[in-house]
Amino acid sequence: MIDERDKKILCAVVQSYINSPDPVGSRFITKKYAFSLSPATIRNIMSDLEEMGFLSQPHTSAGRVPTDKGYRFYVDFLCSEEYQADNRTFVYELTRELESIKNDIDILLSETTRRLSNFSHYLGVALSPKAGIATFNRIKLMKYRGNQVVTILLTDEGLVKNKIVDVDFELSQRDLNRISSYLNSEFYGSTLEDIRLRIIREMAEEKILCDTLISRAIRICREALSFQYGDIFISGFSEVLGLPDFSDIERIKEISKAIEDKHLIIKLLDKLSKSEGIQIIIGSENSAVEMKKFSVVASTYKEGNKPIGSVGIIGPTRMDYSKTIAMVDIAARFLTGIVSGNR
Amino acid sequence: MIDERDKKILCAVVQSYINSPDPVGSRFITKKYAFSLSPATIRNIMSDLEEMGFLSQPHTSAGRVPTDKGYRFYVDFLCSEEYQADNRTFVYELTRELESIKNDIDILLSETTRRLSNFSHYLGVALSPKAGIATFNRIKLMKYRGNQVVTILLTDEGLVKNKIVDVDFELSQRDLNRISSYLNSEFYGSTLEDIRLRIIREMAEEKILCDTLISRAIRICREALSFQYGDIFISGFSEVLGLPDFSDIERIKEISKAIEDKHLIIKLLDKLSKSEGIQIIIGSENSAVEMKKFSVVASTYKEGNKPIGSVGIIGPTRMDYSKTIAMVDIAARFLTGIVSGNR
DNA sequence: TATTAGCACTCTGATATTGAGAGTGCTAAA
DNA sequence: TTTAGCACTCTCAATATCAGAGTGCTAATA
Repeated sequence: MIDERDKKILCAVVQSYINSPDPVGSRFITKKYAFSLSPATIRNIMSDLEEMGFLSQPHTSAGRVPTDKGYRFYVDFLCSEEYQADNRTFVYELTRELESIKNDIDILLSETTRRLSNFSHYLGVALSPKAGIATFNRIKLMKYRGNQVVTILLTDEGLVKNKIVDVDFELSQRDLNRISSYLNSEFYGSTLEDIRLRIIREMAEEKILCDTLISRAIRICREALSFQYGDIFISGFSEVLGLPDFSDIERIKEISKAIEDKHLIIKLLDKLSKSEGIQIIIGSENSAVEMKKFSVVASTYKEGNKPIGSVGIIGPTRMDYSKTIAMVDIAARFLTGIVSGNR
Repeated sequence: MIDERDKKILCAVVQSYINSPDPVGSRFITKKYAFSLSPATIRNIMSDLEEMGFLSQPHTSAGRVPTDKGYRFYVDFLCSEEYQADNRTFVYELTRELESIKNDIDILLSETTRRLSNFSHYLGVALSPKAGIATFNRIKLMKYRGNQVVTILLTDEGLVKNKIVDVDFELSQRDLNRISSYLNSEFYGSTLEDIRLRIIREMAEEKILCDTLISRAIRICREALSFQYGDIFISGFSEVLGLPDFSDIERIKEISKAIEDKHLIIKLLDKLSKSEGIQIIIGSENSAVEMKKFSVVASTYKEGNKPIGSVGIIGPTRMDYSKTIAMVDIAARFLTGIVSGNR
């Protein structure tokens, strides 16, 4: 088993590797940390830790490097401790500079991720509020250029979605008003996802659609709901290029491929958002192959008590977890505050 | 002066360098192109071309590489010729797959740039319609959660912009309707830029604002107009990573820095959109330092006869100009068709 | 029994050396 | 004006060398 002393040494190794990306040797540990042990002893312990899978050697006669399991141990250990990094400037920037854009969630998120990446030097990511669980507030239809209708959909959470819909039948603004008041009374208080499902169901049971007004209402509403459900914001690519972890071209291609496929990251964040609090995934713990060399720290922001979106940081497994966790936590709380304060 | 034969050899050099990124030597030219001249003669000519600034040598005893001036000559020559690459699949993809999203200009542009980058292996870029020159069609105001107002602004061009505005005074929906009908009659047919200027002017002359209704109308309208004016779409970063031109890390940092600063590219495209037709900027011809190692091929798409946005390709100076020009042209015509057909 | 000093061994990474290959410029001949 | 011939230059890849850092093992020590 791993005893107290081993733990401390493991953490020391992880920490100094995080600090600078050179494999750490036994002598270095004795010098940097006051364990009052000789290098030889440290070597023995490190050898044990390697056997247990926490450390590995890039080659014989190099120092040790943490494995993903090693990082995992370190992070779990961290979380059981009090940590406090100095994030005052970060908090300050978020609150001072972004408070004013609270009404535009997209800009808010993109600015937040930008600051996350600026301060962390990793990728900042955020998932916009999930439209599916948003609550229908009202829909407004406006006649527009020829046979087009502009639909405007409001939710209780502050989402405003508009869509231009082509209709193949003649409709007056009065018809549209009737249609929208039908939809408003019919759907008020439902979630968009429920509405979507209900529409699909009702369209299947074609008989109901005999009533032209209702039929048209449903068709327009379906279009109005057909926007992209989860939008993702990623920023900081040029930040990660500066990291020593991305000094060779293959790694760069890897991460750019991972970013490219936004769908992948949306899915990932979405999965993480199912759980409460800060979620951490380290390297190979990722289910997607593309992400197996990166770590993800993510949390959710809420409207009231309902988690509506995610925010996080993606970086190399050799990541300053302590700082990263703190920053993601701050960002999540900040967003929650803004979004919830908007009612 | 440069005679006909020199021209042909220059073009041959540029072409084979574009074809593969090795400095091209005299022997190679004699073999690949049927000039019925010996390598020695070619050498003399190439030496002349170097003196004239069209070619350069990476080092003594390497082949020649085109300078930016060389590319420029080649491109100008190209443009005077008939060229026709096979872009049928590209055209097909654009028309078949994107016709259906004609009502959502943002998605349309992002999908178009994606395809541009897929087919060209360079960066695809597009500038969304300039809101400034768009024509005010109508504004709609809706009361929303407490003291908020949702503004929806429509333009003749199919732009729909919404904004949540905090108001610090009590307003009924009836008040809002009055305000919007005031704004609608006041601004109908003006461009958004004119409206913006007028609002600034009127707010400066405070006396006019004695009338509370008008004063509030103006304030709300100002907010409604305060969205981001030019949005840019860039895609294909992982495409360029595959190019031999970006096989070293410094080049990658350069281009990622250039992309990072979207503002820069917006300005660039905006400037290019002042002229008619396909615009080509090669390397050092760029005014911005960050872009001096890249080439830009851009055109505008129009609504009717009015250019409203830009589309283009950014890549290394060693670019397949012929193909690129054709693709940008196709994309611009395609977008023009969609946008203009929407009325 | 746990720790440590000593030492041989291993692997990396920087530096220097070499030689083939490709291409040039120049000169003199056609 | 064009071309053959040739000496010269530069790159790039392969190879050798060597200091430095770190390990593992053994035997001595507390």
